[in-house]
Amino acid sequence: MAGRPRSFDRDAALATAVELFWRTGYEGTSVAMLTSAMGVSPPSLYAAFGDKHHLFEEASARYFARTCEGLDRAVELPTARAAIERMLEDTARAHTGAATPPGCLMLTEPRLDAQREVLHQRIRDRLDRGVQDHELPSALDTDRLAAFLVAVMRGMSGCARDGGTTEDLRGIAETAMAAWPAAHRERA
Amino acid sequence: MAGRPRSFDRDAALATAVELFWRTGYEGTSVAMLTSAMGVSPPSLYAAFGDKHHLFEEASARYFARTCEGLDRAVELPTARAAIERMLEDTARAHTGAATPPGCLMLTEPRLDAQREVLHQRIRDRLDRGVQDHELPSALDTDRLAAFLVAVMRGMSGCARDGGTTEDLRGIAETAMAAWPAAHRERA
DNA sequence: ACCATACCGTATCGACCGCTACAGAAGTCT
DNA sequence: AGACTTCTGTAGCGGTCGATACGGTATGGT
Repeated sequence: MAGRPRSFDRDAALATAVELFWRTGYEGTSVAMLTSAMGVSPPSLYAAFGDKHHLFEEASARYFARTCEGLDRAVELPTARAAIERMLEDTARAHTGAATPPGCLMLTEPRLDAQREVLHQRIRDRLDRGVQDHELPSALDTDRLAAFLVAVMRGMSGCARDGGTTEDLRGIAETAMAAWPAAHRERA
Repeated sequence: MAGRPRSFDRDAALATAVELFWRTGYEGTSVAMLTSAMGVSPPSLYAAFGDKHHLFEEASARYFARTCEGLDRAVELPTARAAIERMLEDTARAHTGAATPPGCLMLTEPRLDAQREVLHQRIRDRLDRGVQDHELPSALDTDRLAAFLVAVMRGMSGCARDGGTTEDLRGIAETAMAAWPAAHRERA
């Protein structure tokens, strides 16, 4: 007992919403902008996604899932250092993509602090594994280093929003890596 | 030929506006919020400050001037390293003050990129002086290091907005200082 | 005293905000 | 076919946005 089928591609419309929220943020994106960009009338949008807040949650979750895919690939690298270097390089490129808005939705949107906390934990977990692998000194404060790295990524996002190039962001990333802890010594 | 005198303290009202823009940003602050917090009716506000955009410019300029005072004091320290350490410590405290909103207006507000550019230049200038003083290696890319430091400060501001404590921000600052270039060697 | 001037509060402007009532259209069911 | 369900576009809801018209009020100048 199905009714009239939806006349638009829900997934494509959601992708458009992601793009818009990414570019202008939650508060800065009106429902009129969304309906116009998605090619959907307001009632259709509300029927398909609920209210604006619910649409944003779905859009940001989609964005975050994509981010986590890259994160997973980086985490699998053999060393913590290589993993973090990969993350920073991914960040530099993702924040300055020609086809996407500058900066990062997750790192810019005030209300996405829960996602940022997950990012922090994922980084800290990889650092902890580096300690277990004797790649990093056991005395290392991994929580602190992870907080630093999140802060750097956030700074990179802001730099991109201010017009910074991929190379500008790489410069920040490479400078940050100079803060990497000294190699673990086998004998204390 | 003066008319009826202003019934409110313009400077105090401006300080209130700074506080409000600082806490909720330009877009997130309505004129109604401003008039209510400043204790001033809309026509009085418009007569004294022009439109909302003009008020924001005056408020952000005032905020920036205060920031620059601290910057001046830091820059005068004998070494570039001490100057930057002072800046980061000031940042950690200023972004987590109990009597002020968390984070930094200049580093958070998208449209204040010109102020951020000035901050970048001020930092680079101090680093250049460090190179001239043979405190820092002559091969150092001071522009790049300055961009890194601005990114770190921005990350600290974001961390503060997410509820980070002064100690959290200090951790980021101290970790960042580990990226400080190796001491200049007298003989290559 | 009286005018000119500049600020005061009230009440409101048109535009846009997020959101929805309504009626018609396009499907599946019996 | 006809009933039923769900999506469609139009048109508009109450509320808030930034900004102002207006008449009243407090000052200085003459």
